[in-house]
Amino acid sequence: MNRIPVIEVVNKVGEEVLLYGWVATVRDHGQIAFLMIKDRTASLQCVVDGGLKESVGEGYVLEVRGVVKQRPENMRNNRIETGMVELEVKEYKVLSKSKELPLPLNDDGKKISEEVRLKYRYLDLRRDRMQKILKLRSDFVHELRKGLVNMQFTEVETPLLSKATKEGARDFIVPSRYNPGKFYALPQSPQQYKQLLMLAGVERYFQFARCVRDEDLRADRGYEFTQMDIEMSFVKQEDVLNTIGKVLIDAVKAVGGNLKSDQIPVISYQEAIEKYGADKFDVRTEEEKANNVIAFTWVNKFPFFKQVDEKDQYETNDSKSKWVFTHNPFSSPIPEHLDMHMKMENIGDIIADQYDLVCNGFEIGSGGIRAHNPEVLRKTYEIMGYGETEIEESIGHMLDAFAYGAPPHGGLAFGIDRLVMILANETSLKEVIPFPMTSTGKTAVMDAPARVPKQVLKDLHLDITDKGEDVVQSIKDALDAAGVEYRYLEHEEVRTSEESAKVRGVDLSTGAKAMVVKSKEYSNRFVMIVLPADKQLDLSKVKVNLNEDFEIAPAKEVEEYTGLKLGSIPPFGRMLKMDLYFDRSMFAKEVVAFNCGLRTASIIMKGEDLSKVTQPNKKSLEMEFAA
RNA sequence: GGAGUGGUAGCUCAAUUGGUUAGAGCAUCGCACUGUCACUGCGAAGGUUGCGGGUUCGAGUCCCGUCCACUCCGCCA
Repeated sequence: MNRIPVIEVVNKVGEEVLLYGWVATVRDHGQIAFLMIKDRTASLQCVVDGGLKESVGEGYVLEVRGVVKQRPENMRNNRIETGMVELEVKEYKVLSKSKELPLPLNDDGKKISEEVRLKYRYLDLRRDRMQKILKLRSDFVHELRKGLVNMQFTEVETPLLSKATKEGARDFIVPSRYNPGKFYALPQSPQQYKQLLMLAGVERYFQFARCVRDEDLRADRGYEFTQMDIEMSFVKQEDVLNTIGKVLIDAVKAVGGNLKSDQIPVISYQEAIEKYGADKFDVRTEEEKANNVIAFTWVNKFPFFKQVDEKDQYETNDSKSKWVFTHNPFSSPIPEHLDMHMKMENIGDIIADQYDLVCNGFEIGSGGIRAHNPEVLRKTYEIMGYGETEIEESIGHMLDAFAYGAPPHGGLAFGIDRLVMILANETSLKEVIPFPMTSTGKTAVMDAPARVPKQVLKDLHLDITDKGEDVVQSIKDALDAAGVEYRYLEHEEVRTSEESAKVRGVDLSTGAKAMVVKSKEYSNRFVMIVLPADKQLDLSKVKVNLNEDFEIAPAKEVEEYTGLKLGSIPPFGRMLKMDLYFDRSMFAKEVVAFNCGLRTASIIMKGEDLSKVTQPNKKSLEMEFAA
């Protein structure tokens, strides 16, 4: 017998069926039990007569075989799609058990803290609301793709590894293994590639492009985002707005969006500022807002340049003159202002052939007719005060390309995430992104960003200048290389052995206290002596063992010499360019624990492995230093 | 880089002016129950009140520091 999706049981009354799914609720009455089983399509009540033979809990995965029965009139459940039927279970099998779920999945989840939801995102996505959003997003993207393909657009992929740009947002950069000291950048947008595709004769291009910007996050803005990227040849502004407007409207309709209008009105930037005081705005009535009506507006006639605010460091970086572009340096001025542009006259009055798409108060898209004449593009950079060399460096490849028959072209890009957020009537972008990040850029479920082995850095010709971070990774590498078992632990900042023992949850006596002593004779001779954290160092024993006079090194000198903060120093003296001695009791300890370069990181390992990985002076095995 | 808000049981929350042994619902575990559907009833277990310090006879509560999260400003061509 083949498995059927749960929703199909409504057409199978009287038949025996095989179902797979997760247990949503269990109502166990002893001699009879009701299991709500749920798959991607629906939930269904399964009746187990005679009681549960194998125990079943919420979140368990079951295989269920049984006969679909019509429910008696008075026992129907109108709250679920399959409420008129139920399954009389012949046999069930637990395929997977589940621990107690760390968050409830039987509601919309909006009351649960985002921290918990993100940690268990794979469970959070199981809830009906999130499943619907995933489906909505998929359907919407499918409709857009269908619309564009019908209009004879070609989908083209552009590189993920590309060149960093000086203007605009901060790039995420990727080091090159083959080219020491050089970096790729992840795309902030495929802008330049799509223009090159117009040179290539594609004429109508689109792509659902993943883009990345290293700027601080907001509820409606993440590091990564997906934009629908479009470019067309032989078009004027109205051609782009009409073509893309229709595709967009059709797609929104197809997924059940409630549109204010089938036509997208166009207003100028000037009007928008006068009417709404901003270039993004919400044109809906209060009632329309309550009903989640979707209202698009095109905004055009933006000024091409604005005066650089001298106090704004970012703007002064982007421009060498007193002018900086407002939207996109690749735009063309509107035809009537081309003359002004080329003569560099009345720069503040030049209008760009540029347009934004606004929806329910969000700017969701932006585009323009481009400067396909290389002299026009060059002039844009001259207006911003770029010299010949700088122009060559920034856009030389574009100017070269445009010298070979560049068709007039233009396009736009709009943010799929934000649009889906609006369609789904959500207020946070995180709701429509399957695995979003926290506002400090930590990934859901997986613990990224993370350190990498030193060898990886070496291959990439990179050094970590933060000494503590560097030492942590060096120690982990050394332990891995030696095949030693250890536990790595990140915790709050600690300064003393007592605090360390507490956060590690181990006894103080397991702590390895790495003391740095300084020769009384040679002011730059430091030696590391490691002893149990609950013991005191006896300097007279140091003198006897090492046959030399030492004092406790001043904190400042230790921090200067090691580059590490007091309290973070690991018992790896050799790594820190010091002779290394252990109190012999350390090697006998079952477990030892120590901070490994940072006040926030510890390693717990076996005492017997210590000498193998730290390589102390051989005589350490017989020495005692504790008072 | 700056500002604000928050952090108490697995989850959501409560705890009066600083005052007894930090409570409740859901979830979990045990017992009972053949028609429930967010089953019900009885019982049990579950806490470093994010972490560190301070004030106090006494701190979940007040103060300082710190970590984490969220929101906003800066930034996002």
